[in-house]
Amino acid sequence: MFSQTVEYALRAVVFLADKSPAACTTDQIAEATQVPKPYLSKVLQNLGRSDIVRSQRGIGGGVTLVKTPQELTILEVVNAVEPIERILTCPLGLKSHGKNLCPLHRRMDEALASVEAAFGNTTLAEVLAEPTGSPPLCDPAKQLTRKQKLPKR
Amino acid sequence: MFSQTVEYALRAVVFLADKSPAACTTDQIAEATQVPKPYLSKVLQNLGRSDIVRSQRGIGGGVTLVKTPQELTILEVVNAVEPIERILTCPLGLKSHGKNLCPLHRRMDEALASVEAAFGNTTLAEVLAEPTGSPPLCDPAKQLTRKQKLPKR
DNA sequence: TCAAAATCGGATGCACGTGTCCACTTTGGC
DNA sequence: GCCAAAGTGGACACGTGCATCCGATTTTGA
Repeated sequence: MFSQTVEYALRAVVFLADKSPAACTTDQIAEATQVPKPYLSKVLQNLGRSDIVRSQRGIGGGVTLVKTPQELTILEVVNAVEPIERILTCPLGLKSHGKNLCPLHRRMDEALASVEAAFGNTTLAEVLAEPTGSPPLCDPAKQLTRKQKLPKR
Repeated sequence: MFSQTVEYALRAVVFLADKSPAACTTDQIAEATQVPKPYLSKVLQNLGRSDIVRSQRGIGGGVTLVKTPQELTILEVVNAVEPIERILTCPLGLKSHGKNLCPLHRRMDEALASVEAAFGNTTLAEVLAEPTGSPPLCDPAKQLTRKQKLPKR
């Protein structure tokens, strides 16, 4: 239902939000989130083009969130890598109803709307603050294995 | 979000439900639902293996629903061609929380659950009866262009 | 018994998601 | 100024979803 790319993008962003506002390297993110490094770099490039993250080359560089975890929703991340396309007109193409969807597609669009709502109402900060006792990414052991890098400016 | 195959399967099943309990040929369904005939036949074969439809070869044959539209839910059709996989264990693989999902995957699973609920609560009969004035498949012109076939037995 | 109607199954082609690799560029510190 | 660290971009490989085609098989009715 959700693509690997969406899964990877969300893991990376959650990790970045947890370290925010520090910058993290692709290597650090890949190791902590268990995403293949070369592919993760592609995903992060995508997130950069959508202005979700900003990346800095060179020594001491890395990736940071553009917004704060309080401002960034899961939906924004998902839409950056694989937009949720609501059903606005009947896929059958006939314009006999204008904006009226047939019952089938109305149901399908309602399902999409519920996903959109669930993701749109959740900020990264809320994900991190979830009172569940579980750390954000399921791997408490990895949380402290590396020294965190602080942002340069 | 939803694959073409799911879309095609649902169109076909809605059409069959509308004609139920009559049998329809792949040609009839393909024309009315605007699904490429060769591919539709593959989709219908899949639905047959999942016991959603039953097919009959030879003259006067075709495809019929196994259940009545009152008994068949959208979810059953979707799960037959592309199962909705709930997130039961953390995709990160570490078993440090047992059945506890991390906050991120809990949210994702909630989104999946809402889709499952929306589809599971809707029968084909309800789709057909939707008080919207719109015919089931958006193409009222095609509804009566062919003589319906009645089931043999 | 034969021909037509209809599905079944396999082979094929194409595009895209996923994943990898490498050469290049940028950047900071020595 | 040079070197190492880090992201960028392009090329490539592989599997799968989507789609098509064709021959084989089943079934009915004349």
